[in-house]
Amino acid sequence: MRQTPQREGILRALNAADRPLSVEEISSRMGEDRSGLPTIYRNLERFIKEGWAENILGQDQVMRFVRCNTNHHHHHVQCESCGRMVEVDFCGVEDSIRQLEISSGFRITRHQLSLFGLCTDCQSAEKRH
Amino acid sequence: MRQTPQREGILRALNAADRPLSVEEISSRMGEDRSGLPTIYRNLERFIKEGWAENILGQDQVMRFVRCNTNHHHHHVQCESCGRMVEVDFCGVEDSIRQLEISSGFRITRHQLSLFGLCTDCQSAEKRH
DNA sequence: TTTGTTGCAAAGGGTTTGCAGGAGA
DNA sequence: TCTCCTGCAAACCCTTTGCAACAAA
Repeated sequence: MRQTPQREGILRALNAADRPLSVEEISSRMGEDRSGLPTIYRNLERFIKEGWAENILGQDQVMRFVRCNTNHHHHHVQCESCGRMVEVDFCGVEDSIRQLEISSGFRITRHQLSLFGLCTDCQSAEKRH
Repeated sequence: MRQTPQREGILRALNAADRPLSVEEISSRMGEDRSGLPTIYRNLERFIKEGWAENILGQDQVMRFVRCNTNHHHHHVQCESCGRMVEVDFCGVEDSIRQLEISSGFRITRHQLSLFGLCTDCQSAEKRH
């Protein structure tokens, strides 16, 4: 894959972010290397294929993107107040999946867990009021 | 809420379905009571507010809708082959959430688990080939 | 020089809105 | 009759596509 200022800009934006970014947000954080939206979409598609990023479809139907830290199975917790998102390295679902396979008859091959709550900062901000 | 043929048609379509339906699909299953897409969107919004239906945003960015069977916390398993979706009445995530709250510092308030696999029918269909 | 990338504009496709006409109750 | 609801058309908005110009290597 060729190295271009646009690609560097996209990765820089994702690396600096602590939460999923929409394509618009990525564009506005690319500074000098800002590019058109189609370019960002096309490159993110490649990055996802390479395992460098993942996409998250929000309830507002907008696709957002995060840099991948690990390439093994993981989940995410997101703060509902500030939007910050953290990767969770362990998966506590596996045991209950066995149980579910027996009771439902389904053979489970894949799952996705999204966790939401309040990060430490927002919890203490909440207490102060 | 007023009773109209369109509303009955939408609920009938959802009741008869064993998988999430897009608005197009609902429309084509409403028979005599078929209505325009905006009407379906507007009514589904009401139904969701009333707790009669839930919406599921697929990876294809299309919103789909299912009739609610229970109004307490639950998850879904969907067959990746035939699309059939079943409600799962138990949640095995709660224990690992406690563990996660300690390790991450987040206070988890909400979570969403999506399970995918093969239903019994599709498993046996697979074996025959 | 070759071939992969970008930019621009336009198309696409699902969802939402505005408003006038219609039908529950 | 009085509202609420529906239909239609158009607007919206995010995302994708086509194609010519451009720039990595």
